[in-house]
Amino acid sequence: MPPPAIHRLGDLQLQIMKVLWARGEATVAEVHADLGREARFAYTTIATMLRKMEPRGLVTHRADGRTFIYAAAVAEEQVGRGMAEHVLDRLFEGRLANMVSHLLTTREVSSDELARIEQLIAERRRQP
Amino acid sequence: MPPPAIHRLGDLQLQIMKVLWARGEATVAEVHADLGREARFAYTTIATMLRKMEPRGLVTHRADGRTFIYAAAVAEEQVGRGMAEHVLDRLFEGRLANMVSHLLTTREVSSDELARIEQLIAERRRQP
DNA sequence: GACGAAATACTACCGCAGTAGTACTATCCC
DNA sequence: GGGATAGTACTACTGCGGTAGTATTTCGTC
Repeated sequence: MPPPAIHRLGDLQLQIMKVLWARGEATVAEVHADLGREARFAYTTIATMLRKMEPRGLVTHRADGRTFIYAAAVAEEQVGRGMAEHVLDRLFEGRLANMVSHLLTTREVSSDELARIEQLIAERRRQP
Repeated sequence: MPPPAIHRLGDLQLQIMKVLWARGEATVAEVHADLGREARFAYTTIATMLRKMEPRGLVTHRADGRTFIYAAAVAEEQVGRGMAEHVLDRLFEGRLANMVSHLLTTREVSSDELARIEQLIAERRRQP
């Protein structure tokens, strides 16, 4: 299990990871059911994807009888940070302010969120 | 030219786009030279990549004699926003505060930048 | 014990990023 | 004119996300 290149997960992979993070563990059937509400994937598509994700170090599985129970092998924080940092570094030269600026100009951001961000910054200031 | 899926550009593609954005226009040789300082790509790799990017609507070219002069067909803002929003939506449920939080916890952020972000938020507040 | 349901394994295919070699061609310089 | 140079075109191959059908195995049930 190589230290996986944490950024660059496909959309389906992300959706699968989200199910695993939310559930802790899940069978193929459970992942399929959870995703099935929105998009219709074939059962085997999910199974294949999970199988392909394992050697990449994204998930692990244990067997319960003949059923595989999958679990995430990387933390949500890791992936979140990995992908966010990737975009930040490749597109915004690592300047968080640049990225925030871009996102503020075109997106709806509730004043709640603005307040939360201000608070985060204030907290950060208090630590060296 | 189909409406290009603006997110999901490869790393090399991004580097090429950055050269084009910075220069306005550039020949293959110029792109190659600009990238050559850091990573060593074969000249033909750049040429092939540029050729492949054109039908995807990322770049255009005009001929000057037998030399192709390439230019970006999408704005830096577009791509920046597209990729940033993609990560924001897929991983942070669209909550900017979540993303900023993740990035603040592990990254070096200068106090200059913190100030800039605060200022951006303040500005944003003043507009409905 | 036979049958059907459910599970994984195997196989296959598309598209695209990445990488680069080889081939062809036009131009410049002596 | 002839050779070097510098362009693009063509071809090829790897890896991987995405998608899913078919084959095989196993288990539970009548």
